[in-house]
This record gives sequence, C-alpha cells and structure tokens, in this order.
Amino acid sequence: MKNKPGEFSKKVIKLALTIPEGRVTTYGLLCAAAGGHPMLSRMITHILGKSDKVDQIPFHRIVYSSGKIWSDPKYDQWRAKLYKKEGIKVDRNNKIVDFEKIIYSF
DNA sequence: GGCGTGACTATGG
DNA sequence: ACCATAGCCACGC
Repeated sequence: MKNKPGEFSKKVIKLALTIPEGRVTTYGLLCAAAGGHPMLSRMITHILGKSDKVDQIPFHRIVYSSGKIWSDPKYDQWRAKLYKKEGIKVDRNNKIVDFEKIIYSF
C-alpha cells in the first residue's frame, strides 16, 4: 500500500485518536496499522509530539511493546490521572496491569 | 539535499 | 528478570 508523503503521520494521528477509552496499544501496532515498519515507533512519538493535535492524542493509551510505560516526571502525574479516570491499572513499576487483556489492536 | 530528532524496539550481557 | 547499547525511518529545517 502506497502512502503519499505526509500520509503516514496523518494516519498515525487519526489512528491514535481512535483508541477506545480503557484500552491501550503499542507504538509498534500503531505504526503497523499506519502502514509502516514496526520500528517506525520512534516516528510515532516524533510526529505526535510535533503535531498540533498533541493535546488531543491519548499518549497514555500508547505504551511500550512490553506493556511498560516511560516514567517521565513531566507526564507521570498527567498520565496517572488519566489512567485512573479510564480505569486503566498500572503497578508501581509503571507496568500496565492486564496489559494483554486491554491491549487494542487495529 | 543532508542532518537531527524522537512519550521506541530488539537484542545481548 | 533488569540494564545498556544499537538501530530503525519519516518529517522538518
């Protein structure tokens, strides 16, 4: 499937916005759904981070392939709040509880 | 047109 | 099972 330049990023953003509440996905799945290589995961962050829709994007629903989360002091509280709000459980090691059960595949 | 960037992933110790 | 290192590629400047 051929993607025009810039479509990838749009697709990624669009897909990211379709992640249901209470579900999580991985960067690998997201980029695969966008029609890219699994290792394009880094671009997801880059694109979403630079996007003007960054505020709408549920970064908290996008986690590591291992189900772990990047614990950044900057976003930690923000994410924790959203997790609590959506009923997503995270253990004290920032690992998603029942990750394999709530993971969302496109 | 080349280089840096990025809320990552895979692999090895 | 945890930590460190290397590699991946599209997009913007």
